[in-house]
Amino acid sequence: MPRTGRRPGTPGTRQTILDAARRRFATRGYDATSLRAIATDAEVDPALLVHYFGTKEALFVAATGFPALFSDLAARLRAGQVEDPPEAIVRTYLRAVDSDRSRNAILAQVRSAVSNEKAARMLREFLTAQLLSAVAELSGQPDAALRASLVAAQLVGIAMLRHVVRVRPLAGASEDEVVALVVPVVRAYLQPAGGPSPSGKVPA
Amino acid sequence: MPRTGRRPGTPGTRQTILDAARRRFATRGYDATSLRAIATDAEVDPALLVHYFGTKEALFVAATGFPALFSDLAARLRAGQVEDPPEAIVRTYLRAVDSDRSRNAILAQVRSAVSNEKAARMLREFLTAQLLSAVAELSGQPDAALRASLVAAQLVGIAMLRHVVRVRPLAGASEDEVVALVVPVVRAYLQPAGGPSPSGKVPA
DNA sequence: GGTCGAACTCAATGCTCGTAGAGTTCAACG
DNA sequence: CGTTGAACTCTACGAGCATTGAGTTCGACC
Repeated sequence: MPRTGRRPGTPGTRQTILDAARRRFATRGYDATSLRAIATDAEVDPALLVHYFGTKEALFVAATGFPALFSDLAARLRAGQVEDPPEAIVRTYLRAVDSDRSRNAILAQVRSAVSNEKAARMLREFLTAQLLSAVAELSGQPDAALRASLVAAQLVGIAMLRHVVRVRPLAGASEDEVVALVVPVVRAYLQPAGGPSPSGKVPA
Repeated sequence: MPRTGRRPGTPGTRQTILDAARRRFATRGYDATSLRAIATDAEVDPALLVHYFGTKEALFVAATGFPALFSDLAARLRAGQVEDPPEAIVRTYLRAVDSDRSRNAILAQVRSAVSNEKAARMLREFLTAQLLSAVAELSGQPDAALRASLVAAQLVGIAMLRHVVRVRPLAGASEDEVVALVVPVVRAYLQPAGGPSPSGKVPA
């Protein structure tokens, strides 16, 4: 009966730890998540997490690094390769929040930003450097940056009410229902200067 | 040199404790705030908080109970006494978030909801019972409730990016700048059925 | 001016936490 | 088959936590 020392077989342990960490950080945030809880989920000794990652903070970064999804979108927006930016933004975001891995990473970031200054800085830097600047370029208006951050506010708010506070009926709405209502709003925010609704696509 | 026992003079201590608690809960959230930290701020022994409020949870409720502001607004909305609901909603909200006492109460609720299930329930119940139902009544549409929760998402998101993550330029924008951009969006969400923008007030 | 309860503090209990260090077991390569 | 290093666990440290209970000091009323 082996109790200590290296285990026989292939060691997928590192990945198991990352998955457990992402889940835990996603449901309770950085401060409220203990290494011990993650270790229990991964069926491993807490000291092993330290062995692999050094500190709790390093584990957080390793587990919740933002998925490539958004950087891709930002790059394509900048390159002008996106046909309908508002719809692409909303859909990419909602879809990310529906895939298991991305949802956990995003929720972990949002939850942690709220009670931990370092996590808040990570999220802020990601938002401003990666996303907002690309979105802002879409609008030629002088207040473009402010408009872009209001778009971000709408999306972050949706994540909050949908997955954290779980307010109905937003929590249970389908992707398409949300897209139908939110895309026109994003479109309005990002509309280039020069008059309302060039194609009459404002929400009824 | 008095070190223990009752202090001479008027005891404003209870209020001091509530203020300190509101500030602390607002900046770090429920879980990450310790009774000891609040006690230190209030220059008081931690046991005194227990003496007054019984438990940390009861202190949280006492310190962060939602300001009357919103219930008033909801009542007036229901009574049809508000001339321009979208503007009233946005302005009331932004103004609440700018007054010291309300901001701390709101931020404490939002921050805490994120890592504490009980706090999340408090916030959810407040939002749905007090606010969303009143807002939803404004729109005659079948998806009124979903539209109302998207309005709430926009506002909660603004609080998050403005005060928690502090994303620029939203964090530094004036009330009027934000109102100018957000009111039309709220108007679009709440517009009664029957065609886009009856008065051409969609954002440029 | 005595008493009584409210306002306070001290010290301690029993918990959980992040991290350190030393030790054990196995796989891979010579 | 021996060695080496990675993969793992045990035990323990020092700190911080919420809460308790017993004790001290004061204001207010008789």
